Amino acid sequence: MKYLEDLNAAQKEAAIQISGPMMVIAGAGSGKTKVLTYRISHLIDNGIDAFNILALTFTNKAAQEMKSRIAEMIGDNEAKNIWMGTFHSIFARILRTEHEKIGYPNNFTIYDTQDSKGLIKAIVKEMGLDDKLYKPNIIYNRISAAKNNLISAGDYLKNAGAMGEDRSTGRPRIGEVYLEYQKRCFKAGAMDFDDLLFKTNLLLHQHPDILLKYQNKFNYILVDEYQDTNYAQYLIIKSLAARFENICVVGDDAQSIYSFRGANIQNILNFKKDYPDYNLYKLEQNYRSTKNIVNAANSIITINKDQIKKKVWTENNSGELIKVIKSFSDNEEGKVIANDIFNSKSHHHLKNKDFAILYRTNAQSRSFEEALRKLNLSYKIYGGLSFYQRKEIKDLLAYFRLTTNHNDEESLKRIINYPKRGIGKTTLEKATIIANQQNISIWDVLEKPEQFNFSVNSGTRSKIESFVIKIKSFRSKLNISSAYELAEEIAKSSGILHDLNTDKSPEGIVRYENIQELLNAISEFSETQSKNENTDNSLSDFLIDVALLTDADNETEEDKDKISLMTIHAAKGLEFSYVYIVGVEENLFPSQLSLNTRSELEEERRLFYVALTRAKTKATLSYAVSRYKWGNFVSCEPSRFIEELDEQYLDLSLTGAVKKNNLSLNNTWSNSNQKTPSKISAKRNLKKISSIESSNIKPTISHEIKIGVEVKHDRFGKGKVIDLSGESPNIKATVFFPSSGQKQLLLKFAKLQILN
DNA sequence: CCAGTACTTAGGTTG
DNA sequence: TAAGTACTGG
Repeated sequence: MKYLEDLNAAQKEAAIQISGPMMVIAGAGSGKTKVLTYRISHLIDNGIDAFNILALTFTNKAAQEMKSRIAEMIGDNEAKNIWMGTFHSIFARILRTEHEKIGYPNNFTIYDTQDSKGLIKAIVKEMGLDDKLYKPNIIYNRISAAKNNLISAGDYLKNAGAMGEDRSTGRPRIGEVYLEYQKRCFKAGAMDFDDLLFKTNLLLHQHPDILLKYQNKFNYILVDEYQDTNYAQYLIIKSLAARFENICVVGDDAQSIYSFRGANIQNILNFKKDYPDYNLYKLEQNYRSTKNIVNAANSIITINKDQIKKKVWTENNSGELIKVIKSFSDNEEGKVIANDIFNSKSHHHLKNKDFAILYRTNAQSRSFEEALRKLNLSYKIYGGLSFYQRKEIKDLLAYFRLTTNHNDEESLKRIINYPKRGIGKTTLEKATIIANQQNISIWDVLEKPEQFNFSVNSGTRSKIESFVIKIKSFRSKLNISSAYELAEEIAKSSGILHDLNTDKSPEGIVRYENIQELLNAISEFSETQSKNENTDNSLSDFLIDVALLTDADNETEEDKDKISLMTIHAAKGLEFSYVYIVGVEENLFPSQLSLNTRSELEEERRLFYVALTRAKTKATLSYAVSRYKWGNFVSCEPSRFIEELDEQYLDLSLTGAVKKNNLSLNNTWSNSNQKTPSKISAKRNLKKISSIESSNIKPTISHEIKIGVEVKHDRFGKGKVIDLSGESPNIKATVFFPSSGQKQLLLKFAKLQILN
């Protein structure tokens, strides 16, 4: 094949092996994606049906890029038949097809982290556990780790190790929470991210016929970023590949940075045990970076003990030394880096997109944003709070989700009283208790209150009824209307659009625009789907993968020439001409949390290696000697990683230090005209003196208030009573105030004055 | 039920 | 510091 001539000898060897197990250890920038794409094209050129190829990537974006490159080589029609995507999205697809086998509905909901933690929080409360000890975060991580190691809730309770750990941290009942959590997810027709892997394993192991079906389908399996797979993923791949053993894994142990998510570097080392007759290919020539960058990166990664031996080298120029910049504070760091970008840009006639600022934690982005904005440099922040996690988006999506899956508990809780419709906490709590007792969903209770002895006063009851009817009416249109038509109707008819439209603050306007943006995205989805005859176009089809999307998948044309700001984790697999690694300080990078064990510290070092090797032309390291942390100004020391780099590749002139080992001792910041940071303004403790103004308005006797009566409220002004519900003394009035809209008020509190 | 206020606590990376 | 939650008065 002609295109194979683009490859070097090692790349070519790997690309042309058609059958049998193989592993490619690919150093940073050595063209591993190229090998994967060429290999897939080569397979298809050699008569292998695209339908029989499964390619698993780490991000959706990587899958899309690879697909389009393959399409360029062998044509779109073939390329689109390959099953290519992230573990999560591919397995979600399989689980939706085989849903019956595991007792789930095919339109099951995927709970994101927020949903999961919300459910855990509710369970902890219901079980009467101390929420200071049983924090959702901690429990979520425990459950996640268990699932990634294929430990079910039942197994967990029997697992001496896990239970012992929980007992020693004072949380002996995590296992019970896990069990209840699984029950509730199942009842809600929901899976969390880890379930997508866990349940796939279950499916394949309990149903040999299904396993055989997918083994036969996926004759050829390719896995990218193999160093970041966890045990659950490993086992799925192994099972699927067991029949033909046409498996190709690609990875770099030096870039393994996801052990917190259960990634297991051992998977690479174990490959040869599982497939003794495998072929190993090493890609060691780097095409991306300058010699200085490659050599500096090599000099630091060799400090790690755990690694597969390889020597990454390059024929590229030496390039510039790695510049180290010292700043006085985090704010100054922002300014200095922004200025440096500004100067480099005009000097070398570069574009914004040639630059990236990489940091360890999302919280560091602020000072760079401010500084870049001042210089009018446009940037894009990746990660952080993604579009799909914003409150207003999650609210609307919750309506969509509840429409397709009435049992989705987290969605129900989110929207049952948003926009305000007078169904409060007490009502929901009652319904939850009944649902738990009778092992049904909250929706069931709301839908058939009399059947389940759910007694509420008539007012609340009619509100619940109209809510149920509304959701059902959405449901009835699910298969008639297009995704966009229904989405728009829901946005309007739920009252969300109206609610956001009344908020004219800047944030409120942004929220309104975000909703519009989501509707646009759905409209686009509707259009592309309807062009395609055999794909579906309903709202539930849109929802399928929404939970699995990230911001990187949302890139628009106008984002293409912006400076990238992101965490190093998010930068994995990317490259930029000019890379700034910022906040290179002890306790920040490496993170303080990683300093306890060698393996964690080594992972931080690999992270540093990943950061450095993103740079093509020039890398710059930056640290500040002081920065704000939780409102306190604390002093910082330069990271050990700077010390560990071979000095010959560094330019230390901007640190005021001649030698790197006195970086921190030198306390003059010559080119800094920064003032001492302003002291934290003393908190004003002016306590409001409560109003002693006596009211000369008599509290109204509640029976005088009737529907239709005009009333006056201290804060909301004039209004008209449009509904009354509840029994004395808890009578609740629905009042419409022209100035501030419809409100529900408890008569015993709201001192309504009757007018006329 | 609503809205404003006091208080607490966050440690980090993600599909 | 900042965000998110619990509390409280109307």
